[in-house]
Amino acid sequence: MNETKPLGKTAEALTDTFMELVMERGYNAVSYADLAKRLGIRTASIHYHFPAKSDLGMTVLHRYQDGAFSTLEPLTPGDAQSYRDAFDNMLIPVRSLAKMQSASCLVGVLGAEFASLPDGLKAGVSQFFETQQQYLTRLLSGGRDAGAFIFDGDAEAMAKVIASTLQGAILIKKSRGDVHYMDSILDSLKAIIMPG
Amino acid sequence: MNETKPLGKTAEALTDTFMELVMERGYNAVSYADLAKRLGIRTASIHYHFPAKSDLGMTVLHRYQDGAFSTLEPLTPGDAQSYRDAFDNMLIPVRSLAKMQSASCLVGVLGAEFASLPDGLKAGVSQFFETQQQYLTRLLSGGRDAGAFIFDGDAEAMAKVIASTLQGAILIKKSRGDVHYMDSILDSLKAIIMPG
DNA sequence: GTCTATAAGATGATAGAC
DNA sequence: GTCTATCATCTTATAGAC
Repeated sequence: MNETKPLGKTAEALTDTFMELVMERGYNAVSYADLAKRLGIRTASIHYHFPAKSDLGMTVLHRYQDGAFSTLEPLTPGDAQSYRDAFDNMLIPVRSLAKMQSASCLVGVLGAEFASLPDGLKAGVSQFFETQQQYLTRLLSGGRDAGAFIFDGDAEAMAKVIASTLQGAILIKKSRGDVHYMDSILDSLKAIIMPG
Repeated sequence: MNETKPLGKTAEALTDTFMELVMERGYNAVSYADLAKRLGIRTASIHYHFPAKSDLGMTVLHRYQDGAFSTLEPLTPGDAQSYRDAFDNMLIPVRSLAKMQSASCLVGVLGAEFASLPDGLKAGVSQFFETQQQYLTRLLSGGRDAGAFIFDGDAEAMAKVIASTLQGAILIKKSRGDVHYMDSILDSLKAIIMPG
C-alpha cells in the first residue's frame, strides 16, 4: 500500500538526478536548469512532468522513504537473533549511504533547510523522523525483552540516540569526504546495545 | 589569537541576523534582500560591509566557531572531576542550541549543503569537524585514564559517536520542533561514558 | 555608511506550437 | 512529451551620488 506510482522514463531520470543532487547540495541549490542540463532537455519539459519544484521534492522524498524503509522487517515477536537481524537490515540503507562520498541522507539535508521548505516537504520530513523513531523504539524494546540487546534506560531514549548518531554521522561524513568515517561508528553503536 | 575582529554596529547586526536565518533555513535560502528587509536598509549597503555573500558566510562561520569553542577548557592533565567538568562545559553551546526550536547548528546546516558552498566555507566546515573531533578524542582519552569515563574501544571512535549524536540530534530536533527532544539524548550520552 | 540606479544572470513557471 | 518563446521575480553585485 506504500507503492510509489510508476513514472515514465524521463520522470524516472528526473527523480533520480534530483535526488542525487539534493543529497549533495541541498534542495535550494538544485534548479530546473541543473536537471535540464544533465538530461539534455529543456526546463519547460521538466514542468510537464513536475509542474512545481515542490512536486519533484515530494516525489523524491516518497521514493527515498520507500527505499529507506524497504528493508525494515515487520516487528513480530521472535527470538533474539531475529531482532539482531532486523537491526542489521535497518542499517542496510545506512551502509549504502556511508559509501557515498559526497552525498548524505536526503531527509537530513531537507531537515537542515527546514524553515525554507514548502509545507508538504516539511510535513514529510517530520513524519520520516517520527516513523523511524517509532520503529526503532519497538525494535529495541522487543529486542531487549527477547535478550537480543542490553542497555539501560528506556527504549525510546536509545532509539533517539541511535537515530541521531546515524543522521549526524552521515552528515559529518560528507563534509569530511571520508567514506570510512562511519565504519567505527556502526561498530560502536552495536557495542552499545550488544555489549560483550 | 582567535579573536574575531570587531565590527561596526550594522555589520554586527548583519552577522547576527544572517547567522540566525541560516541556522533556520540554510545558506542558500537567505538572501541580501532578506537581510535588508530585516534591518531596514538597502541591499547595496550590505555589500559595503560584506562585498560578497561568501564574506558574510566566512565571518559568521568564524564567529560561530569562536562561540562553540569558547567553553572548551585547555586539556591539561587533571583529576577525574576536571574531565567531567570539561565535558559539561563542552556541552554548554549544545544545550543552548537545544532550546532553540527552529534553529540547528550552523556548521551542520552548512555541512548539509556542502557541495553548493563556496570553497572557503567548505574548508571552514571541514576544519570545524576536525577540530571538534580532535578535542573530544583528547578529552575522552585523558578522562578515561583519569578515571572520569568508562567505555570500551578507542577514544577516537567514541568521540565520533558523541559528535555525530549531538549533530544529528540538533538536526532532527529542528524538524520535530521539540525543544525537549535532546533532553534524554544528553542523559543517555552521559550514561554511555559514565555508567553506573 | 547609506542611498539610488542599474545591471547581468538565475530561477520557477506558463502559453502554445510541433 | 518536448520544444520555442516569454515572463515576472529574485539574486548577487557594481557605480556613483549624498
